[in-house]
Amino acid sequence: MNISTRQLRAFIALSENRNFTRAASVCHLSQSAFSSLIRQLEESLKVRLFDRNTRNVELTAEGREFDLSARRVLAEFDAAVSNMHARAVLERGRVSIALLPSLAADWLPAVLAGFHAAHPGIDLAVADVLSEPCIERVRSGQADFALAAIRADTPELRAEPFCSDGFHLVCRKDHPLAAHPKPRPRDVAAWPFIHLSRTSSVRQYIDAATLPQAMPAVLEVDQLATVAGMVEAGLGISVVPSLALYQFRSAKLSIRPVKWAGLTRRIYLVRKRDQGFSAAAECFYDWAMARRPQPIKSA
Amino acid sequence: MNISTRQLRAFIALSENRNFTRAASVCHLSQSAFSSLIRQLEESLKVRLFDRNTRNVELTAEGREFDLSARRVLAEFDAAVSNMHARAVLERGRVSIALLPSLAADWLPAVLAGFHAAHPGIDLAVADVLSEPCIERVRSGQADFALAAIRADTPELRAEPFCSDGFHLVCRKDHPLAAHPKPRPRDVAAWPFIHLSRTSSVRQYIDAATLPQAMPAVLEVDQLATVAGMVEAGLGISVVPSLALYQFRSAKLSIRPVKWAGLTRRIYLVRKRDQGFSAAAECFYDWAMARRPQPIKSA
DNA sequence: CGATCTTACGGGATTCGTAAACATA
DNA sequence: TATGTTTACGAATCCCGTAAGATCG
Repeated sequence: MNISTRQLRAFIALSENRNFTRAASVCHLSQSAFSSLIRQLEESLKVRLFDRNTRNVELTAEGREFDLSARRVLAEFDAAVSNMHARAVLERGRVSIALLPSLAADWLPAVLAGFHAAHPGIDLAVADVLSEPCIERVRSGQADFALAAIRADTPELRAEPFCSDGFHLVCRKDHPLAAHPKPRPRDVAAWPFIHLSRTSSVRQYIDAATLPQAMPAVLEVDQLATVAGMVEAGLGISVVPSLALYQFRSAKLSIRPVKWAGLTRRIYLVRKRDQGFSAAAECFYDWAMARRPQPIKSA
Repeated sequence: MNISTRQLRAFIALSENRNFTRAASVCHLSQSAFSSLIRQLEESLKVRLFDRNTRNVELTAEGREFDLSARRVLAEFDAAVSNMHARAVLERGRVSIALLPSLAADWLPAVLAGFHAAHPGIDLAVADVLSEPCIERVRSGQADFALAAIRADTPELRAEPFCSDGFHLVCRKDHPLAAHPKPRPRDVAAWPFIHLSRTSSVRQYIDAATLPQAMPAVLEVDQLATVAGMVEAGLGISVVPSLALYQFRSAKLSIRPVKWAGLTRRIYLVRKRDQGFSAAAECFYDWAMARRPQPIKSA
């Protein structure tokens, strides 16, 4: 007792045509093959579906009942299949990524806009959170992959270098440091500093690079946009990732790269180790890799 | 691209077991046959449904999406199939019959009660109407078959003898006719007569059998039960079909058979000529034939 | 090295199409 | 007799199971 979808299609074709020969040609089958398809369906169901003589073919009561079910089943079935096909050809799908707020605010928008224009049917979900929650979202399956500052290589996760990010010193143009030819950590340490939260990767890089100096913290905030506002208001200076400079564009600010030892933030793409991407995720992965800020040699 | 229900079942088995070997045994297949079933499904859908390595099998994002659809489709499919099976084994179904009011009131109830007890899952629909509408219900497909007093043999319909029905004279016990040894039409014609409507088969038989006598009509009503009430009230007498005598049981009434020439009503079972019965209708047909009032020789 | 999925391949079942047989208006 | 369904049968295809191969932990 194995009923196939072709038998259902044959049944519906016959139900609509009420004629074996025509229905057979609709199904691209010889009339005899078609006939045995119907016969086998009736044997499987143990029910006569059509009253037929050489001149007339009509549904039985059971046939009419089955007609409703068969159409419903086939409609759902076809919907499911074409849904899959749509995903295969990227007409539909969903990509969920988690990435650092700095990337989300500066690099991502243009990349995402282009991707969405190229694949309007693909839904996109973005989580702009710090590295730890980024990784957690990948681990829990909420995100297809993450761009984070943690090289999360575990039995479960796999990381690959995505890009590296320098840092810039930002201060007001009327600040004494703006005129300094080449500020060193100790020069910067002389002034009030606007810090990010200790849990941010940026903060950790800066703390590490300026040791044994410690920047005098006037303020500790969570968002780079807030840092920008504070610096512009003259509350202090800061050192921020180059990828986030877009948020510091302002005529009042002086922005210069700093090349202190070790002060290069590496950003990794983190994904499940043994779980392939969906077609949509694969597509966005390729798109993002092709547009990453600046390639670095693979580790 | 031909996806079978077995592939859907295989998919769900693998989705639940996350292990080819176990899922294969659940499906009573060798592991290799099972593997190719899954591979072909993935090829048909052009989508990878499982992330698998030698140690682990997991659904992909597309796989999880398809899982929902596959379960829904299979559930509907199985429901449709078992619905048909239930009808085949008479656990379910529907029979619709049309029959004369006299049969519906007297003969049918016990027959129907027994049938319903034997096949509680089969729904029953009864139309107790005169012969013409009976036939019309069969023609229009509202009734599976009819028991009527018309031998409706047309290109569309087929009639077979079902039973024959005598007539009884009914009057009050204190009526002069009650003492008459053998009432003839002319004896009866001397008294007020309660008639049925001219469109009823009973009336037509009586009019034909009493020619050239005409019964003096005091009343013309539609229902035999009304005739019973009128006769019992002493408004007149009547001649009614023997099959409907149940409605005339009363200590006040005298009931005697009359054997006038031609006064035998033949009742036919009428069905579509080229349309088989549903399983349920076939079953009730057999049941009814086995319990018909009195068999007559087949024409 | 062991457990597990994939690939290769021969045999058997299924299904197809042609053509003849059959049924009905 | 003409039209249309069923049956018969050889051929192509599909599908299964055994067994060897590949892969990952």
